[in-house]
Amino acid sequence: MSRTAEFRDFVQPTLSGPSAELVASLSLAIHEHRLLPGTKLGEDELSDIYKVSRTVVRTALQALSHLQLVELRRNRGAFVSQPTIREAREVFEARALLEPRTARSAAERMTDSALARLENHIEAEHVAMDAGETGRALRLSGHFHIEISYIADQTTISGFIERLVARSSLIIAIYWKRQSALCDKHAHHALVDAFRRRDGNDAEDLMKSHLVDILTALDLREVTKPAGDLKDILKPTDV
Amino acid sequence: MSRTAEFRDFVQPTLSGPSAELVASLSLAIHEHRLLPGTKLGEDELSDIYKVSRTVVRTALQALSHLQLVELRRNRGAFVSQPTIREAREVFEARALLEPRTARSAAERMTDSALARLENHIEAEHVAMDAGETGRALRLSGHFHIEISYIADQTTISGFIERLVARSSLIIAIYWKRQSALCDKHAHHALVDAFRRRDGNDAEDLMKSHLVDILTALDLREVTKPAGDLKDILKPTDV
DNA sequence: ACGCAAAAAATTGTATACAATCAAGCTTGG
DNA sequence: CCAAGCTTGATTGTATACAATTTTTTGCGT
Repeated sequence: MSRTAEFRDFVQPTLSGPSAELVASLSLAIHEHRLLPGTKLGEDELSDIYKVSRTVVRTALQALSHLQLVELRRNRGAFVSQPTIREAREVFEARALLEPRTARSAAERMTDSALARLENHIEAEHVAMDAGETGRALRLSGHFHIEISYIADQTTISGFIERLVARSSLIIAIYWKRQSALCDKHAHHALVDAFRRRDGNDAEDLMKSHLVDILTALDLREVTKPAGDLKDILKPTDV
Repeated sequence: MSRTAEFRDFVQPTLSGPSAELVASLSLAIHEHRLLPGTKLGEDELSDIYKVSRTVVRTALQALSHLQLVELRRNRGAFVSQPTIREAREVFEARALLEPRTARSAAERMTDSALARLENHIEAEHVAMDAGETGRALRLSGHFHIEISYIADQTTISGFIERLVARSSLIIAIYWKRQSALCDKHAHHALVDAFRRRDGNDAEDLMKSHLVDILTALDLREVTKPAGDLKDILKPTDV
């Protein structure tokens, strides 16, 4: 199974055909932080790389823009989205609203096979991490949350969480503090433990604090913009 | 201001240009129940009606499919979405998760001007209702919820609520019980009252029960499908 | 050298032509 | 008469050509 195919698991695939492949491939690259926020996605460029016409490239870029992974600027082109600090906070507020309750639902509906899937998922995270594939590890880490929402069996909410996790990946790419440990692996383990015990209360609480932990690991302080003119700041006297 | 322009108020317009007009026009028609679930939206047809090329029609239809107002079937065409009973339940579960808390936020952040806007909005609902424009009234009624989310000032969540309200409109088109009174106008008034008092607790509770009321006014009973073969059911003996 | 303006190049937006696919009706054999 | 298969028409999917816009380059004047 190709890694692109591996990734093509949206709640409801809006597209099919060649453009869907493109969406999957670009999504994967963005989630793994190979494509960074702000990167321009030129139509001819993608057209050359993937050997498809601009028509399907445009279809794919529009799909990505609806997922908010890509921003389209009219007559300017497509760019990997750069969520602002405000948007970052909003994304995690939304996640705080949706995911804890979803985790509770998942715990209540947990089956043995679903539990096994989650455990395999965590194992895959570790493997990727140990192999130094941080991009892949990061993507799997986000996907863990999506898997949980699948178990809760609320397609609509899963769709929202998918979007939020996707944007979170962009947010992490921009605002992650380098000093903070790259994801506590305990958190996901603790969640799986709660799931194993079918303990909805615990799952809800754990998810809640897990999200807070992620948010805390972000540096969302407003940057004081270089006010005024650079000439005033970089005076000749400094030389 | 044209009614089309009036409607073009998404949280974040993904498109601009001619296709955005189309999206707005079709969305409006769907929200006002002039276009009903299941209706086929042929590309040439729309192309003729709006005097634009199929390219922009396709762009618009793709946008609508991402909003889940339209379903694209490969090589078959675009159809106004027909949410299943299950999807209907999910939509209202999601709304129950998001909107009460959002109403609370709105109450806490309420300003005089925002309050005035909501009051005008309700007034417009009444005018439309009295004029017998039930489609328009229905759309305004849904938009009331969106306006509240704007006041809560959480763009991301507003985007979700927009989607949920849009799908709710489809759900109402399919599953509304004819016998139930067309929307209790009290509910929105009561909410505005709570907002006027800046009473977050009341707003949250009122929204919660308002959503339950709407759900209750739907007929979501499973239809027992005509099991087996028609030949067994329509025997010659019946003739 | 620097700044502004005009021209050229590159890029995106739209229209259209052609290919692929599907639906319906017709033909043919049983 | 009915069913299966083919043929035809209509519709969607894709590629490409052209138009509009933006960005870069170039050149001139100060």
